[in-house]
Amino acid sequence: VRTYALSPEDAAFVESYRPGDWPRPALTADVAIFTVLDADLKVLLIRRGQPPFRGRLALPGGFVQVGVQKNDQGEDLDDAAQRELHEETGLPPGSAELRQLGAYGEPGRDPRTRVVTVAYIALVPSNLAPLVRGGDDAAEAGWHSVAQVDFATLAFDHDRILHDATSKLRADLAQPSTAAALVAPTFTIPELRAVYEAVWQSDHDAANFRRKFRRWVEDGLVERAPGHRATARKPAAVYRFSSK
Amino acid sequence: VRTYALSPEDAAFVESYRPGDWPRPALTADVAIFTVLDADLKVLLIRRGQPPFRGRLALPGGFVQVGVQKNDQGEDLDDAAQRELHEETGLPPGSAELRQLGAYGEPGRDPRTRVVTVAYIALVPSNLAPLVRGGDDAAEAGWHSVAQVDFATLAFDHDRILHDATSKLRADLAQPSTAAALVAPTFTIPELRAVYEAVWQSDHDAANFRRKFRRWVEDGLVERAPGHRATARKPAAVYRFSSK
DNA sequence: ACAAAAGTGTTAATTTTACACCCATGC
DNA sequence: GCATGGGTGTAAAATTAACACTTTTGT
Repeated sequence: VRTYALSPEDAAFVESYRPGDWPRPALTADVAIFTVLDADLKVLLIRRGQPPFRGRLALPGGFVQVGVQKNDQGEDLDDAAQRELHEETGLPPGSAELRQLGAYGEPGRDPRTRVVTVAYIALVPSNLAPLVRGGDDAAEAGWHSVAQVDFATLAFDHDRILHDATSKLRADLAQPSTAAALVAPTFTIPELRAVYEAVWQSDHDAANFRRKFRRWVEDGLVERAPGHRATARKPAAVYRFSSK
Repeated sequence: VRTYALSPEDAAFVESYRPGDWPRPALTADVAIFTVLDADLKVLLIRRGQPPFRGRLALPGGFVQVGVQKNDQGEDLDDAAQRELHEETGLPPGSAELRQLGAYGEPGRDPRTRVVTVAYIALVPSNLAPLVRGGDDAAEAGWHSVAQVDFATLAFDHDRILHDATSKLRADLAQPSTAAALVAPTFTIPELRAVYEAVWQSDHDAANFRRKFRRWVEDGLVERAPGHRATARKPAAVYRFSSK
């Protein structure tokens, strides 16, 4: 909660201020929760149990707790998104990275009343993806392959939000830190490459990817971790992102 | 205004829906209006005439017109920003490009009540910058060199918003379309380079910039315009961005 | 031994970066 | 003519891209 050193004039003004009764919008936080599972980019969608759009798939989201008093103005947007993420996945807070996507406030986007939604992107590390449960509320939540989602049938304007979210995710992946948020704490080079291929939906030359990765190691961005992976034919070396 | 083909169930539900009285936040649109003037990146700031933060500099902004009825939900966020831009600069609508920056809703960021601000970036072409008037409301508006703004004294959390806006502007400049929005309709290569140097606050090698520019011409992104510029010692060739 | 995936090497094409230098014009 | 800034040329370094090849393991 931000506080200011108010001038005496401002303090008096704020004290005497009474919220006017201009119409105000409802405020929600929706989250596009991504992960990479089975070398495929997935997004968590819920099936709506209540109208409007009952039965349709939608991004998880909910109302932001708002207070209008000076001293208790309610919950931060980021916290609301974090809460939504926790409620829908059961993952402990802090286990996924959240980034704001933007605000969606077009009139009519919710048929009931004016709603402004602040959309977020959440990145769930691959190793935690299988742990997500159905979600607290009755609505069933599950991973859906982004490539196979029928955008036209999503509730509200979630087609646009999901489209924007995947675009931003792809762009953000240019930063290694984005990939870091999607892989397990320790990973092999081929596993990391699979993240890129899943998000970009295109193959990456293994040798060239390796070269890029080598630079990250030289820059101290990533480092060897002990052990080898047991699964593959030839065991791959294990790495982890350095703790900055 | 977006409309949906609602199912009968949804239509009935929406009809019977009455807005609950959970607390709702106030909603504003603030705009970081940028231009390049005298080879320097400028931002339009107003001096607040009313508390809170009377006398402090702030980004122009105002309340978004909100309706809570089903059929009249009020004004789009983009339109509110456009309106604010027009009111503060006097420029005809459409003469500057608007891009959403993001939502700012931290509790306490406005000492009066909970306010969610959707921040925008506006790009004013260099040739129009000298035309902006003081602004409609009494508050005086004027161009300020971004490099010389004292962020610590800005009103509200506008220090953070302006910081984020300049960061995004710099990143967006990687796209030629961003530079296109900041230069006059016709321009010389050195003039365009000045835009980059102003935004990045660093010199660009003229020869290398020229080479990059040459590629844009080959890609049909930009084309020769008739005439030469009369000002400089040696008259520079004039170009314009192709109309896509 | 052999298939499959990890890992290495080589080379061309392209882009980036850093300079040296020529050229046209207003004064 | 000459200073100034527009415009051209060159070359090393770094990155990107494509592809052939070797190595190591479980079965």
